[in-house]
This record gives sequence, structure tokens and C-alpha cells, in this order.
Amino acid sequence: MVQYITTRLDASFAALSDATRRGVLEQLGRSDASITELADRFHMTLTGMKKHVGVLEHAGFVTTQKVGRVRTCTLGLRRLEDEAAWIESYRQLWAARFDALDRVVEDLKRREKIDD
Amino acid sequence: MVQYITTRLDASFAALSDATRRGVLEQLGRSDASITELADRFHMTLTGMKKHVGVLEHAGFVTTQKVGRVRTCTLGLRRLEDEAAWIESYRQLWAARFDALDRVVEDLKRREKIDD
DNA sequence: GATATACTGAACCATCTGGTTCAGTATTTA
DNA sequence: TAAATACTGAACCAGATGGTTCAGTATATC
Repeated sequence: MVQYITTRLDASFAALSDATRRGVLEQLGRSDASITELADRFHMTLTGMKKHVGVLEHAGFVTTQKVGRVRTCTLGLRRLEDEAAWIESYRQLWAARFDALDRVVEDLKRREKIDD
Repeated sequence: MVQYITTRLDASFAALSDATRRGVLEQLGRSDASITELADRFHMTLTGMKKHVGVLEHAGFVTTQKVGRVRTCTLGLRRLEDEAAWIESYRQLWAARFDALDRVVEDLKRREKIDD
């Protein structure tokens, strides 16, 4: 696996591993919000929320733009494709393993019948 | 969102945020392995790998069983359904927002034509 | 121009994380 | 029974994380 992809997945999953940050993503899914609005909503200092937004921005999930003194946060351009793809590949691995197990069981059943 | 689900997602995404652990899952997708085998493969001490396996086990991705002196690790029963579901809901939020944006643009275009 | 608002950055803090070493215990194997 | 193997647990370490406060700067508003 290429290092580039690896570290991006690292950043993505790490960003998603915090409930507050997942909440922020959900909130931004409904409407854009300023740092202050997000900080209020999640009962946190402005500085604390700014850090969370920074993490989400670094992971590519959020983009921000400052107009006047207000910085507005928007759901970013990345759409979790890589993360969904990784999870899907894992699911396929899993499926393959247990399909194989199914075949073994199937096989045993067939033999049982033949042996009868 | 219920706390139970929240903390499980925390554990899941945190478990997936490390390249070594994702590697271990891929490896276990191919075949079961002992802690020693995994430690060798990922150039790490036995103790270090045991911690990683512990994290994966706690997140429900891996189960282990000790027979004699060997602990064998197996891909666990959970299949990332919750994680996939969360990501999917986020993708839908995203889609909804940008569909709305599309409609606005569409609308503007229509008006332009009428105004001609 | 003075005051309030919105953010920014540095510094601090406790706790978690990813790794190690070292000193066990339990189980094979010779 | 002695030696090797496989794991376990405690203790340690450096660095990241999730939060805070405090002291700014820049912008809006009265």
C-alpha cells in the first residue's frame, strides 16, 4: 500500500473517531456554520472548536472561508470515497473467507449424505 | 445519537486509524495468525503487537483464542456495518446538499432564459 | 473613537497512544 | 528435567490529543 494513501486514511479515520467531530459533520450537512456557532452548539470554547475544525479540514472533510471577522465552515469536497472503498474491500475479504467456510461446510454435508 | 453507538463508533474508527492495524485486518482476511506471526510480519515486538490486537479485539473486529501457548487471531464477527452505515448517511447528507445546490443553479439558468 | 464581536496563537495540562524493555508464567520439545 | 517457545503484565517513554486560559489582532457597531 502506498504511503500517501495510508496516511490519508490515517487522518480520515482519526478525524472520524471523535463524536464531536462527527457531530460537526452532521451539523454542516444541514447548513454551513461559523466557528462560534459550532462552539456554542457543542458547549466548547472557540479555541477548542477551532482545533476540531482544523482536524476535519486537514482530513479534507471540511473547507472554511473567512469573510470579515467570521470564518464559515462548509462540508468539504471529499466524499469519504476512500474510506468507503477501504471498508468495502475489508467486507469483501470477510465475505470471501466465510464463503469459503460455507463451501467447506457444504462439502462436509455432501460427504455425510454420500457416506450414509 | 445514543451514547452506546457513539462510543462504539469511536472505538471502531480509532482502531482503523492506524496503518498497522488495518494491515493486520487485511492479513487476517487471508488467514488466521498467531501474535508472534503478526509481530514478525509487522516488525514489532510481541508486546507491541499484542496491544494492537487488543485494540482490534475491543473494537470487535478480531477474536482470539488461546490453545496451548499459542493465541490465534481471527477476523471477528462484526462486519463494519455500523461504520459503513455512518459513512453512507454522511454521503447522503452531502448528496442532498449538492442536489439542492444543483436545483438552485438550474433555477437560475431557467430565469436567465425567461429574462432574455 | 470606544466598545463589542470573532477569531487566532501560544502555552499549559491531563490523559491516551504506540512503542519499548524486562521480568515473569505456561507449554512444548529435546 | 532442562531448554526453548509463546505469551502476559508492569513500567517506562516520547509524542499526540482534547481540552483549557490568556493575550492578542482584526472587524463591526454604537
